[in-house]
Amino acid sequence: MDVARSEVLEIGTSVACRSCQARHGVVCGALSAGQLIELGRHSLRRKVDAGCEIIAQGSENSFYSNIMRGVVKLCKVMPDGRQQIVGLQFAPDFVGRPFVRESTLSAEAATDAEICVFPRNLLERMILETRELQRSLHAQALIELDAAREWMLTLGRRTAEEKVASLLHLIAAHAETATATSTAFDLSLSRAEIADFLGLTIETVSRQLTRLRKSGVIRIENIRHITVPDMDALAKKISG
Amino acid sequence: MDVARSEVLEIGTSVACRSCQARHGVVCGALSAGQLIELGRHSLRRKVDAGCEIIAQGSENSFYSNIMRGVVKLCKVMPDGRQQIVGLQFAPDFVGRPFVRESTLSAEAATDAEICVFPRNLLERMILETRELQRSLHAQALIELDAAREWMLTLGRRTAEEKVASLLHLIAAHAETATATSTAFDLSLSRAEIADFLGLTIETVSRQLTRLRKSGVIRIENIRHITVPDMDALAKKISG
DNA sequence: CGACCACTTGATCATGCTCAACTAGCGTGG
DNA sequence: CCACGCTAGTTGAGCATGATCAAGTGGTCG
Repeated sequence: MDVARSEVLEIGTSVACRSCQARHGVVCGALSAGQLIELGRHSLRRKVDAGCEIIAQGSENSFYSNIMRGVVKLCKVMPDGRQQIVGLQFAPDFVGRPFVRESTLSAEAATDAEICVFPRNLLERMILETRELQRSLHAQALIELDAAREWMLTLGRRTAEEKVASLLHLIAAHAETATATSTAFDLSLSRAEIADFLGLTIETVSRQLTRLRKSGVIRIENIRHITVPDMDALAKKISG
Repeated sequence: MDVARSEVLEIGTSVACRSCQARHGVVCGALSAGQLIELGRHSLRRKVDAGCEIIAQGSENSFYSNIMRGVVKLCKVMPDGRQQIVGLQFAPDFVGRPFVRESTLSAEAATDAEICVFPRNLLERMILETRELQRSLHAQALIELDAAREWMLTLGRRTAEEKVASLLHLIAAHAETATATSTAFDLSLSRAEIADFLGLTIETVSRQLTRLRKSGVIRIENIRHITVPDMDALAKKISG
């Protein structure tokens, strides 16, 4: 396999910020014009290949980032190699854990992605200076907490079929290509990643996907592209 | 079964606050002397029996509370009755979800407990006024997020024995009665609650507890009291 | 003493795991 | 252009962990 690369696209500028899709996101939407210029001056736009590790578990946090494009997975691994994905983040989410020295999880690009990288010290200073930024990050933390707890219910109490349906529902909810009822989307995760997110094996994931296909709830256009003709039918598979 | 009751002990006063064990906790530790007096004036000390529901899933949040004594469990239930405990909170933790209308989970006293209840509007006003309180609640949210993600790893990837050992380790970590190596504690949860926390059945929980007992890792003094002679031996059971 | 409840233990079952073979897609090189 | 190998995914057979169903135990309270 190619080694996943990351490449600097440009030094950020306030000009770039103005047309940025994260301009009104969690971090940048909470900043004043002046702060935005300052942050932009010290930001880097990076392109990261799928599989590239953005933050390593146990490493020191020296930067934070906004996701500009693509999907980032948050992973925990055990000493013996067992792995659990504990969160998915989509553009324009913020990635990082302010004011904490060491990361307890790794962040890895699930798809090819672009991120906007902020230096640690600058962002932490701005959080201390800016009530609105603090409030905004607090709000994102609470949303992630709710999502984590919702997923705990999935991990602890749902069957394999319900788990797979839950994941498809989650990803479909972030897809743009939706008509009134039907939704089509790229599965941004491999079977192995889906398994690690759901606490299953790849074989079980594969079997449940074909089960959902045979029951007509999904169409597997190709290995990475799914169509859900009727979202309600999918939702029904989640809880019984 | 007796209906779980809750009973008002006293109207809070600044006098009570001064000797309160949550005085330096997440909420009260972030307030000025004046704010503390104001909050104390509008707070109620409530005694809640084990099993008493403090916040109902789907209900409107009209108050927040500090746990003064006892253990509170955060639960999610599915329409068909399947249930998952998504968090345990110990004194002097804060319970509630500021600025959110509807609770997505229920909070229930796992043991007899005492809580200090704040009116919603007052606390939300203080959060908006007080940077330090915002910061403090943000910090607790991040700690709970880490805990939730750690538990996702347990739910998704650990075996039944590892799950039970993880829970014992978690509760032991909050116990006071610890010598250099050995730890004794009250199990604040019933077997059914343990099962709901670990995504298992009560039978499996019971079997794994006797397994840990037979292997000498724990002593079951009585149904609700456990001794761990060697915490390291318990920790070894968690990851293999 | 008896009823009840929480828990334990046992026997059997089934969901999802393991191991293994097979298939499809895709890039590489002859 | 096709053969080849490699990777990712699918499918099948058998197995094991944990669930289910059922009986038994022990402590508590009236």
